[in-house]
Amino acid sequence: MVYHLIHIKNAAISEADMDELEKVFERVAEYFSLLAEPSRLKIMHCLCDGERSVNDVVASSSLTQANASRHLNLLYRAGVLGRRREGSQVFYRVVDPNFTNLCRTVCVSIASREEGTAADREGLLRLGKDLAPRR
Amino acid sequence: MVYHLIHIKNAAISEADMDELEKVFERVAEYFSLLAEPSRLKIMHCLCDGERSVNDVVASSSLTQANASRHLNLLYRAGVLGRRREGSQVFYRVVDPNFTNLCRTVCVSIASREEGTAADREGLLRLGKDLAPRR
DNA sequence: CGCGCATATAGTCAACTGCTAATATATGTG
DNA sequence: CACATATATTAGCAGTTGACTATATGCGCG
Repeated sequence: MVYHLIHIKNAAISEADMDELEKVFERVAEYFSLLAEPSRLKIMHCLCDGERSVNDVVASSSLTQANASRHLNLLYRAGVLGRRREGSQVFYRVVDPNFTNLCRTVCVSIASREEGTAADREGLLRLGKDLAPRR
Repeated sequence: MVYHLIHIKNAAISEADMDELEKVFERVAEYFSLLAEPSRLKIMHCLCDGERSVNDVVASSSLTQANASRHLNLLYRAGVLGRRREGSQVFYRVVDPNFTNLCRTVCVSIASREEGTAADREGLLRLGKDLAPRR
């Protein structure tokens, strides 16, 4: 009766515990929200094999500079990305490996589902598990 | 240069491939969106150890009946939940185990982070990995 | 300092999403 | 059929979020 997503020790759930749970779910939802935007997924796609400058990201994604900057900052403040300034450039990198893994897991599962339905271009989209994010 | 979240086979990326990637990211974002709402996480919390009627969900979450119904339907149409009618009641269950796992993984990781910072009520929130969703 | 490039921020608008209240549909019962 | 219970749907509102344009800041260089 109390064994769900999150296992609660005590048999009886107090008010405080419910609040605690409520908070956890809010934080979890926020975490998933970060992944719930195509633009940010594109950014992860660019960053997950190594450090990139903002311009690199802009170049290899279809994002505006302003847009890329905003999303990069968002992910940075959320603790997903790290940041390094070098001269006039700023380099971002993934620092939360869970994030990349989550991302990859779902991307791959969706991609393979897609692959089945769409005109099958034999294995265009594949698992990229050979490359763990560099740090 | 082409090894990212999703590994693309060909060295050169065609227009079509970019579109394909774009679509995948959109679908992935949608998938994560499902998890990016506290209300839906509550529902998963109720459902992940077995089948429940709408009323059960309403009773054990703090959701309105209308609200619960809406979210349940959403998750059903998204293929995450299954549905069974029995008399006047409708029972929902999780049919996408990945979903629960994803959910649990992040919930637990966030909860344990929380646990560290908040007034530590020694292990109130724990990993619930002992119970795989029933089906 | 003044200029150019790289990045960040602000303001505005449009689209989306969730919540609520009210109502509709469905099923079971007498 | 009338009525009660269970679930679904609808319309409207409010809050949030993302994209865009323009502008600001930071840094290197002459």
